[in-house]
Amino acid sequence: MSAKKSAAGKTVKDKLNTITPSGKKEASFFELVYDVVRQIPKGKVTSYGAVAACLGTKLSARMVGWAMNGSSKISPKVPAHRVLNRNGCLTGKAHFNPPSKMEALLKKEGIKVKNDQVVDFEKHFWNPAKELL
DNA sequence: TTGTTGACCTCTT
DNA sequence: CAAGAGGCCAACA
Repeated sequence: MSAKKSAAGKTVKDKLNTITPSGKKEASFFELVYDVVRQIPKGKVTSYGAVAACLGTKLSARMVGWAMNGSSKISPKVPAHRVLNRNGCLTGKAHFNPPSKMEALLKKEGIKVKNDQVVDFEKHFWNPAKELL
């Protein structure tokens, strides 16, 4: 089954439609970020900018990271360890619990991490705008 | 309501 | 080549 379809039958794109300026915001920006990150295939990684661009706010990749700030509190849990910055650096690893968990998870998925940086980042890069849209 | 913050990105010096 | 500053958007106090 493709990850394009959500269990509820509502795709991320549909949710994006709800956040469009044309109508009212039914879904918060956070939920959108969580949905996108949650749909990241195993063994794949993406960048904050990519997710932000997918949501339409590429100029505000910070919001993506901000949303992840509560990734450990929200449910279901969000694989924030698959989200890295444009450099492929584990910028948010310091926010994990413990920080080394992020690197461990990535390695567990088959991704090589060296010096807090993902090896072959482009190779494991997963573009949400290309897969979800 | 206004102000500050924030796991970024990009340009300029 | 490396380091610094600015800017963007949205949520929280």
